[in-house]
Amino acid sequence: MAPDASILSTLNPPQIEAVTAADGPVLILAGAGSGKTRVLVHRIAWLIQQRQVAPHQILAVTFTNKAAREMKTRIEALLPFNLQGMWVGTFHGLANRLLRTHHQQAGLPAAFQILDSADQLQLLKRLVVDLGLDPKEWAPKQFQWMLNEAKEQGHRARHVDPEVDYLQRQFVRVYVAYEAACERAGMVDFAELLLKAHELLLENPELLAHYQARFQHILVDEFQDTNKIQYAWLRLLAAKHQGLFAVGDDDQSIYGWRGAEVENIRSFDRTYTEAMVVRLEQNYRSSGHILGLANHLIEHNQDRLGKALWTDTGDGELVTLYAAYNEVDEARYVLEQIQLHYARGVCYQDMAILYRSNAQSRLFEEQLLQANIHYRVYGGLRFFDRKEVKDALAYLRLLSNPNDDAAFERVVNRPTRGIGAKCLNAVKSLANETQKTLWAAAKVLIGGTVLAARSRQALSKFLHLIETLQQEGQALPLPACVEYVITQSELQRAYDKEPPDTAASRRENLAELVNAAAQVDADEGDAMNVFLSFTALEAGDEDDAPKDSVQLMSLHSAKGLEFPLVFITGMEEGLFPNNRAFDDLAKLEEERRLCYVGVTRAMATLYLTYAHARRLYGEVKYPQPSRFIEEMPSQHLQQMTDEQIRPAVYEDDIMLPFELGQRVAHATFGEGVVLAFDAHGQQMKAHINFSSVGLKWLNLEYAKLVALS
DNA sequence: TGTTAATAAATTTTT
DNA sequence: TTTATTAACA
Repeated sequence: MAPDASILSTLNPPQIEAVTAADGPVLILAGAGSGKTRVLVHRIAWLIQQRQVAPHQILAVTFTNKAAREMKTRIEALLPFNLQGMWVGTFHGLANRLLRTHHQQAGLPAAFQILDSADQLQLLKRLVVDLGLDPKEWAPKQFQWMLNEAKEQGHRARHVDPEVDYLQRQFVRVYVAYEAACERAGMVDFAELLLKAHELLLENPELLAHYQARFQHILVDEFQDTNKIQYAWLRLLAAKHQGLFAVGDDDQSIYGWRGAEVENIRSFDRTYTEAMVVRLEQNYRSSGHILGLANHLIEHNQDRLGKALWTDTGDGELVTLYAAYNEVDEARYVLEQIQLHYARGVCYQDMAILYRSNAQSRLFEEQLLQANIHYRVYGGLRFFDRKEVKDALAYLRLLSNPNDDAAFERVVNRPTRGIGAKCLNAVKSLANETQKTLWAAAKVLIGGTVLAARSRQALSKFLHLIETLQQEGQALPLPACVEYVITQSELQRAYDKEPPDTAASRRENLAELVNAAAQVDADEGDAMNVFLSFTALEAGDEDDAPKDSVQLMSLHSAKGLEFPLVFITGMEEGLFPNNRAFDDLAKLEEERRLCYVGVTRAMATLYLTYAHARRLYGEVKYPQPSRFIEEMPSQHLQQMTDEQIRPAVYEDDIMLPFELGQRVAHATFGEGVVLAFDAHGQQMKAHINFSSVGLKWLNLEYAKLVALS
């Protein structure tokens, strides 16, 4: 057997074309379930084995740590080589690596800390107040959003035009103050990692030349999700060899709202005119009906590169559509079907309930709980985001870098040690006045007389504690140091006031943190900094007892996963597509892609459900079925009309005076069509589209409507 | 300084 | 309706 046979023998013709493509720019349009990871992994194996490319000449980039890990393991399984020098990681992980290695050229301290979104928001809150802005009027959230968007676009504060409007002017002030604070404290947020890594290469030609020469092959996963700066970084690195191998699917671009530019993938063959484009359209996941439905749905998008999935495994089952009375009935129905399929031999873990917004999970959870069925809700708190874990990490960050303001503020009075708001405000305002970090300002204050003696004492004790821990911790191996810091900080004292079970769980999580520290590879540089980066960049998934449990998650989190049985719930106008997408075609198309992603998660069985009435924010809404349902061809669908007796709609059961879609006449507005109902207590309103005046909400108590045939 | 009452906000989240 | 955040209070 030829050596390449093992690498290529399991692939279909387009996959082989992709894997064996020439060195130049390549774009692989990989439809859902078409084996894109397989192509990436085999491409790398083929490069190494057939083209004699050295592992260290390869760079492979993903978005999630999970994807990076999976790629690494699969390559290792395929090749008996030592893959040491190969760079496989997330955009953020690789940027972090570059910045740690070349921190001097990047203008960063060796122990720079990574700010997560919560730290970032906290800092912005402080800065907004410091700048004399009322956080009520100038929401720090808003600035956070603007800040990250600007950075994703590659814009520094100096690139933002303050003259656009008043908000923009304030934003520039905040941005400038934020950048200064981060620089003083040696803190870098997620977007900053990418932006700085890009600038590092741009501003250091010899460094750039080095990496450009080194990385002959750059492979990118989920290319449709790259933002401007990520793509710029890739193009820059690939400028010499042009060995860009991008894999993605424009139809699965669902993160436009986070800065992802679908345009990157859409215009790839215009950016690189010599690029080779390969389409992977054979699907190995779903049955024919599911794929047919998905294909027709996505056809309704104007803006796409175009692709049609097919399978040779047959039609399979029809997709079931269920119209529920209300959201309770919807959950009840889903549970019923789950039990039915379980009885037929489908494991719970092979079933997924998908929804547009996380709040929808509650009803399903209640049903499953009642039925005593295990379930797992995705998208909860990351392990490293837990309060107690973040507290402990803040201490560690302070040891590594006392100037880390975010960490300082978090733990200066946790557990309480008599450093109240007044004392802390004094530190903050001095820091603000003198443009120093909180640590430096605190140092000054304990030597002066501004503070009351008691506060000065308390603050001084805290600074001493950190310094002592710093010195003594240095002598210890990392896990022992973490443990030492946890005990010496007396953090548990703060938790012991909480209910006993939470206190106990916090204790366990802190023990788990020590465990996590023990896993760190100490040989790559400073163990503490490696660990701290890790906790910022990795989710720290808790793979708790893998019980057989039903999977609950948002449609977004479902991307990349597959399940034999899938429920897509809440298929209603306003919910899915979300009402905020109504007036924007681009957003609406992204919603449709999200639906496409959901549909293509299903392997054998797919249910779509919607409710005629839904309680949302305490109000009962009467939404229309999602337009996406109408866009699905009926030959793939079966309507499920459950004739059993069902629970009453709601206690305050409301009779609808008209059918939806009923033509009605109004004395002044003329003729129109009833589109929706909305009830506020006893008052019922109807949304009517009049041919003369357009859309109107009318209160049925007063409006005299006459039904027309 | 910790608890309570009022008030506002409520897509989606790979890092 | 639920949830989080903030202001007022004992």
